[in-house]
Amino acid sequence: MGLVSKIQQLVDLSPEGAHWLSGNIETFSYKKNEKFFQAGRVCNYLYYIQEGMAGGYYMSDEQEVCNWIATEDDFATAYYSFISRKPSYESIECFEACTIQAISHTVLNELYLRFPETERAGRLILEEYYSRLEERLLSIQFKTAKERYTQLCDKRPEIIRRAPLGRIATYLGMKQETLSRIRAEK
Amino acid sequence: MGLVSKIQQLVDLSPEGAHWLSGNIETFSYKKNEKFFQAGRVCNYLYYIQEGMAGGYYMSDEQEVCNWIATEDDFATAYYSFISRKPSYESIECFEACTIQAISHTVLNELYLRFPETERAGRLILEEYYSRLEERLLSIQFKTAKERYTQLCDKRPEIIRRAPLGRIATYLGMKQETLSRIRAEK
DNA sequence: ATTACTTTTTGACATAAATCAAAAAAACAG
DNA sequence: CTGTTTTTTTGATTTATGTCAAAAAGTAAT
Repeated sequence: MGLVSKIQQLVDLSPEGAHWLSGNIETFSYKKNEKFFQAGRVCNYLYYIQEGMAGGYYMSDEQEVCNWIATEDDFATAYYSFISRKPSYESIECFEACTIQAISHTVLNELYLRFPETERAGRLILEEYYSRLEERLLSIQFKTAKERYTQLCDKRPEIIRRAPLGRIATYLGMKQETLSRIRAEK
Repeated sequence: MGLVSKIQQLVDLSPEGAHWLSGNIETFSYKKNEKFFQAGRVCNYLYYIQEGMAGGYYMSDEQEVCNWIATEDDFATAYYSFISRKPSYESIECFEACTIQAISHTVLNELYLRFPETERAGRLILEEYYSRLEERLLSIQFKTAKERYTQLCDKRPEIIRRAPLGRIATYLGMKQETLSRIRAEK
């Protein structure tokens, strides 16, 4: 699986377009715990995880809060910064060694110009992020900590298996101690 | 102030474009407590409040939760449904008698075709919604109920003055009783 | 294998806000 | 204006989760 196929899932992309895009993809490798994007900058790449797991986090009251976790075949970008061209408040860190494919903002715009049928991609990705953010808000507002953990176990067990518990806790909107207690009950 | 000026604040709109748009705006009047959009449908209009106050709300665990409040010169749309073309989970209700201007999804798309320089409008509005949603999540997650109320008083005093307290409470992510107690302290 | 450091778990206690119930005030209808 | 309904406030109690502290387990470095 790769970034080209991922984009093909979103929009029609001709063989010619796929070929053009392939030639413009950059590939990076990162070690566990490496941060490949730092808050405060504008995010210039649409990152995609080919191998590994990564998470986005921001600082709040001097603690790191994980706000998304991505694994193979997911986008892994400070997306709002990417599209708005504003400095990002979030950083991205690898929870495991990662192989990342990326296309730059410039390349993506050129893709849109050369192959206009792809222009919806940006909007569709933003919709996905919006939808996820909304779900997160509802979850944190109306579900108990235990319900949130259970839901994550059901929907994304690979996160429970592979991500650090401290990250999972803040991702779920709870403290580490609370997560520990919930896990002790199962 | 009107919908045309509002859009002009977002994107360049030529006099010709402004004129074309003006001719395609629909105007509606609603009474206090009237719901001009119901959850379950796809939202086909970009609504704009010329006069009055309205809020969007959704049902959660059999209670109505207000998730945005708009007043004069604000958009007042189930926006995610508007752009994604998916049925909306939220309804829109007038807290006061309202005068609403609206353009349909079809008209907006035609605007983009006729005046391509306006095409960013949809994305910019979505970014604004995204940004607000994110702020809301951070606020509910990390601020106390009192802090949230105080911030609303500072930033949008017209809401405190004009919206029903029950709506303000759920908008701020707290129960009515809690809001009452906070207010009693000031 | 040992030591140092980090992460997770556990125990005790505190607290912000919810829940339940009802009183008081405000709004609405005739 | 009166009676009814709705909204807001108030009082008492409960609860989910945070906070503080330390023990236990896991990881990394040598």
